[in-house]
Amino acid sequence: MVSDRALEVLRVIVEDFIDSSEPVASKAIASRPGFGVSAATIRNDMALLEEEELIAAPHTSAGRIPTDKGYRVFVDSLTEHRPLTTAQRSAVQRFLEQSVDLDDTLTRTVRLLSQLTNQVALIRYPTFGQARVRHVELLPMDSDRLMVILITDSGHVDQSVVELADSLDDAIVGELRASINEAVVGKSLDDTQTELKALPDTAGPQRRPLVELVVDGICRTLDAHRTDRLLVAGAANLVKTEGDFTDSVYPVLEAIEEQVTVLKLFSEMSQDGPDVFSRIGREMAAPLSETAVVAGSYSSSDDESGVVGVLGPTRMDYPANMSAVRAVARYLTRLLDPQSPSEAPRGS
Amino acid sequence: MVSDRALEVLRVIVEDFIDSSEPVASKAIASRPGFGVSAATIRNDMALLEEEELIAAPHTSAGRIPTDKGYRVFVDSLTEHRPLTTAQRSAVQRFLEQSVDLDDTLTRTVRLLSQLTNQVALIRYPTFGQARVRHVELLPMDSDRLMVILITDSGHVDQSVVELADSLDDAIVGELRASINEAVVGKSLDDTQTELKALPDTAGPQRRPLVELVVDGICRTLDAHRTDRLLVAGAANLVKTEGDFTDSVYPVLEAIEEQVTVLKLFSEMSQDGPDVFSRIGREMAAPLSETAVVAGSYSSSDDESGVVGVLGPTRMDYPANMSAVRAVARYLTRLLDPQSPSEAPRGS
DNA sequence: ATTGGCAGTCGCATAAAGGGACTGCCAATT
DNA sequence: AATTGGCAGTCCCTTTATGCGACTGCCAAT
Repeated sequence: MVSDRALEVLRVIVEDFIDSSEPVASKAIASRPGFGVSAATIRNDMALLEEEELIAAPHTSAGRIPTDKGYRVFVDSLTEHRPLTTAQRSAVQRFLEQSVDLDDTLTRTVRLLSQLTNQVALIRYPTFGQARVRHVELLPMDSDRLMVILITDSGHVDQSVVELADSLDDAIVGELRASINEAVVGKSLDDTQTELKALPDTAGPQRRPLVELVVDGICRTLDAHRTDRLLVAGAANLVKTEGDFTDSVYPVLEAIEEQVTVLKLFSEMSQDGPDVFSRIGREMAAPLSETAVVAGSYSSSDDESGVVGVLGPTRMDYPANMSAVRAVARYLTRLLDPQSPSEAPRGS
Repeated sequence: MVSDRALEVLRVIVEDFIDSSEPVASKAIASRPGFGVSAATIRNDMALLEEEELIAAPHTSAGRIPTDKGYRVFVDSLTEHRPLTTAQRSAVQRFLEQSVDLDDTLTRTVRLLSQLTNQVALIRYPTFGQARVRHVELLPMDSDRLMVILITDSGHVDQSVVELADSLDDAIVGELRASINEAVVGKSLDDTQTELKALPDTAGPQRRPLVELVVDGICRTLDAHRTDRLLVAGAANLVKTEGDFTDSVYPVLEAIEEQVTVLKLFSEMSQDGPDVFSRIGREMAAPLSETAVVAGSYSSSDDESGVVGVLGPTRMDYPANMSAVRAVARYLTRLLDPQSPSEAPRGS
């Protein structure tokens, strides 16, 4: 339906519009090297593209701008991966390698990505099903509340509070702590869940309700641990590109702060593909329908994966952002998951 | 120098400008009940106020708007504390009372304050000098890195990583863990610092470098614990009031994300007074010089105090925001510091 | 299929003009 | 000395008109 040259025209329109933010005229396209045709010919192609809803004209006598669909075709036709500059690479290294624990690494990463792309950067924490329990600490807060602290292999510390019916003394707590630790230390978080479920049965009959409460509390901690969290950096960048939003950026900022919309989006997107994936404009629901999101998965070990990405106006530099996201996701995977194939090549 | 009526005129100008964001005319003031004088008289007062640089005219034939100095006089002359509505009070209660630990409480609080005021809300974590150490955990990560986890009475968990020169085995770590815990459990964080400094001397000579490294690591953790952290909520609100910033909101958002500027400001401000304090416009340095900050101290126990406040355009509803900040700071203090006088009234 | 040419459309910048909203000042009043 | 009415003057903002410039769309020619 659309000729190769027409697609080439689309490409030029997208690229030009991205860096000028002004509608692109047929004349400007024709005068670019690589087109041996006149502006009139380009106009014919443009009429075609417009029929396919890949481009649109803001008003009768203006150049054309890409539609969301146009961006989509453009993005999907990208094949070559522009590698980062060496300066960027070394910045990534310097920035990330001195991090000490997971929180720190992710915080650094999200800042880095934001600086690299000049967009809002987002990271969803990895799920932790495979991490192992290092230690469980029980800490009485007052007579009827007990804090549960869970320390994992991966260097993560998590906590929640259990409300108890009865008050309890230190001896019982110590006993409980010992038996729980014995049961779960060294187990993966997934196994810990099942292991804990069995624990109340081994307790004496009058202890049972207490144990059940505490076990339930730990399970909640595990869930909280697993609960998706989102780190954000560079929210100010949204404001810088103000002109790209017909409404204000307010609802977008709000959605980012609310987290839930973005988390849902990330969950959906991570199904999209193994590498880097994107959503453009209307492909997303209400508050984000004027933005574009480029994201990629990273893994911290076998099947624990998080998502890292950027959000910006649909008029963003897709090739650059996709490269940055890809590079950062890979780097993060290598940093967090030493067993991954990319780090430990076997054979070949 | 300025008559009482002139001050009243200033008050009206500030109030009117706050809710209309338009320059206030002499006629509008004169027609308000409470002024038995004509517009011409008001104009005379306005000329006076202008001489004192409390108000200014955007252009020759326009009404007047308050200067930063004008806002300051207005704010300082506020005496009555507008209490929160009962609806607001119950919202505060409902919102905060179900929180489980410090992080949770502060996160809820900052969101609450943001919703209450429609401004950007900020909380600086309290300093923890008086909290007591509950437990110290040492966790080898790989051969030459050790994670230090510090659990305090106040329900806070903190961590940092020590890089070691030599590798070490589990037995040594266990030994170290035992001796450290023996030395510091139950001590306040301040005492812990001094206690730890003495620890290397008690160790055998060949252990000494190791102990010193670890102790140093714990001290760093303590410092990190003490390190000011900032929670932010409602950043989107800044964008909503866009019109109030001659430049864009970009530098302001950036400063908020950067944290350091705001933290410095909070440190300075907390010297200002015991109740609620404010900085308006040019009273602050570069990126914040078009904003106003209203803040108050809260304490989590005797001399551990944090800061909670809001940031917005200079054209903000000072009485309402000051009330909200005051109420939230008090509530927070009561919640975190049960020993504080407001909760346990003696005598009277 | 491609091209040059030309009429037609629309946005935008500029200018001119009118109206409206204030102030500043002055002379009169209390 | 403080207050007032009145009036001239200033400045902004909106409206209207005009012209220019940048494109497109289409048609007839190649």
